[in-house]
Amino acid sequence: MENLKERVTIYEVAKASGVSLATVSRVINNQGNVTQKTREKVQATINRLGYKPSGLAQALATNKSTTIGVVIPRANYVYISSVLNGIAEVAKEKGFIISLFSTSHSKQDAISVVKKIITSHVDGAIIFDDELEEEDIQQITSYYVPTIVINNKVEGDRCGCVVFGYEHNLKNILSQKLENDKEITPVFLHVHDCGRLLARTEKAFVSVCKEMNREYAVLNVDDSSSRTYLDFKEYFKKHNSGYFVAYRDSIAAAIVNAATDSGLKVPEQVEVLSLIGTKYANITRPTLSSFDIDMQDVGRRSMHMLMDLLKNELEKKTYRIESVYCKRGSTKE
Amino acid sequence: MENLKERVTIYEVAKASGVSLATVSRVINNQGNVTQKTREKVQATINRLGYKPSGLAQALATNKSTTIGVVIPRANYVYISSVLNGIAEVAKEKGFIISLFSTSHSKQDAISVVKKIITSHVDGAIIFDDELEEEDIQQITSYYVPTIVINNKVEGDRCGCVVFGYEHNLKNILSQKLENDKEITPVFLHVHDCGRLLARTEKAFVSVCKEMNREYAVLNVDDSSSRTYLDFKEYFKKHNSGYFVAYRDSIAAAIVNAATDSGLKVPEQVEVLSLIGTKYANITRPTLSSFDIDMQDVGRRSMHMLMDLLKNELEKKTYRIESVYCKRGSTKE
DNA sequence: TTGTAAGCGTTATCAG
DNA sequence: CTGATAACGCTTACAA
Repeated sequence: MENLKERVTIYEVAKASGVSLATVSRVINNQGNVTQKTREKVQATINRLGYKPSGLAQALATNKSTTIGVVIPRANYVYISSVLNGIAEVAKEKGFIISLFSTSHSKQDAISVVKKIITSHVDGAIIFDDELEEEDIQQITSYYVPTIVINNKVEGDRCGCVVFGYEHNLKNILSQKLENDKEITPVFLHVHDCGRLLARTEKAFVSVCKEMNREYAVLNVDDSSSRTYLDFKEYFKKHNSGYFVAYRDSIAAAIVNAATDSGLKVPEQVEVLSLIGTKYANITRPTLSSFDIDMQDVGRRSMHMLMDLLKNELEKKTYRIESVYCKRGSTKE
Repeated sequence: MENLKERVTIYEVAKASGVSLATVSRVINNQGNVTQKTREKVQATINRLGYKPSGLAQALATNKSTTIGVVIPRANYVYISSVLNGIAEVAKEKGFIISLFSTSHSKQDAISVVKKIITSHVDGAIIFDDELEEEDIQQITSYYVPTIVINNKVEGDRCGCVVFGYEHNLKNILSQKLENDKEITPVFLHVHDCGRLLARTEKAFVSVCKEMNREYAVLNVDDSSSRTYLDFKEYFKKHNSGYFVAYRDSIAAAIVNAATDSGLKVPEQVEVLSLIGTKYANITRPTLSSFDIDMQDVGRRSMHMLMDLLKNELEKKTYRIESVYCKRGSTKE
């Protein structure tokens, strides 16, 4: 292969091998209606010239980009990258390229992402981002971009979703706990602006406490686990027990560590329950009791659903994934 | 905005507002030479029709896609997603879209990724993947795709790189350790097929031991930390001490936990040193001594370098980032 | 200031 | 089996 001056086009390949554009096109697309002989001849010049077709031009001509748009929140959480990983795995398998968009915490930004998704001409989209509301999704699908939404119940014509089941499990575990232990005042750790899942589980938490006529507390914590660790070191100077429900496991880990480092026993004095469990849950000591969902699998599943949607073969538009409660070392039961 | 039947094109906007394509084009590109009045008129129909320009067609016409290709390994490590995060942050800031490609551990696959990068017509690429050799990079740059390579020293015409400094630090710490402690036999934890960085640091490890005429061992471990944990639980049934150097911190964490859970004291009996340190390093107890590099910053920097490269303004083609040794709780000094 | 028309690199529909 | 030629949706000289 030579060192190229400019991008080689199909036209040059055609000229160099003495055939027409159409024939070259047939060769690169592995279509029939080409003699073995011409095919080889053309293939040879393709190799010689180092010709690579322009995906752009192909996409424009066929109206298919074999690209899907993926929207994720900017936050660098492990579970988010696990989802992305699962999507990437299947995308690769199916020959799709991923266009990655990330959103910060602003409506403004979410709108600009919607716009980008539409202009970018993707064949489909997977949206895992709490900033985007149903109307935004509808806008996307109205442009004929089939979309799978993760962690938000949205249904529509060219639209499916994957939703998580945390609330039910949390309610169960929590009410059981409150039943068994009449003394504790459970504490929910609230993180500002942290999306739907947190909001939903917080609501579930509160409703259980209210139904059972129990006192509870909601404590604001920082989204960074190192900050939360420091805050709880302070906290444990004044308190020597507690039952905490945290949103994700690295926050839970911070509390467990703060407790342990303050000389408190986990779970004897301090209990911590985490909602989203990842690798961290098994790495801390004690290990973290959590509600687990295989996030990589969520990504894989979403992509599979999108593939079906593209073929108009998606029957089950909503796929619900229940979390599994994993009792580990940070809670008594 | 109406619900659309088909994609609205610039042509329809032109017709609907009684102007020519060119004028609409000028409006959407915010160019001059358009009366305020026509501009408003056109903008109004754009809004009414819900017109969004096709990025594809724009890219084809201008030969600029405002998209950059990012290649990362398939593995779901925290430090990889941190790099990606950093890239995404700057990409967003600069208005670039990311096309994400991931490679598995095979040369075959790496080649197909190179091909995809070229056909996908990206404006530039960032490659953080050990499967791609210098020749592959050269192929990419020969197609006029400016490229930044992370963790591999590559220089060339349209090419820059970000390299990590781990070896020097490791050599220092290790030789100091061997100096102070004449008894220990350091063990390097080798993971099969784990890329350049591991290979380089392993080499550094071995060379220090050889230079100092000391015994050493290289132990194969599995890439999964849960598997490694189990293996080391077995290991510590027969051994009650050791000085281990692990590639990344979740492997190191597995060993620390296996030791602790086997009743051994860390760092008194078992010492563990991790090369790549991430959040895990602070979350385990004891914390993990490691060599840290802010991987998100690596991503940001790479993207900035790429931006400069696109403008042909990249002066320093190689940017070296030194790791910082962070002595934490898993080693004595 | 606005419009016309020729690209950009493909695919696809025809005839031949 | 092969070759013209018209799309695809946009940008951009060049004219008007």
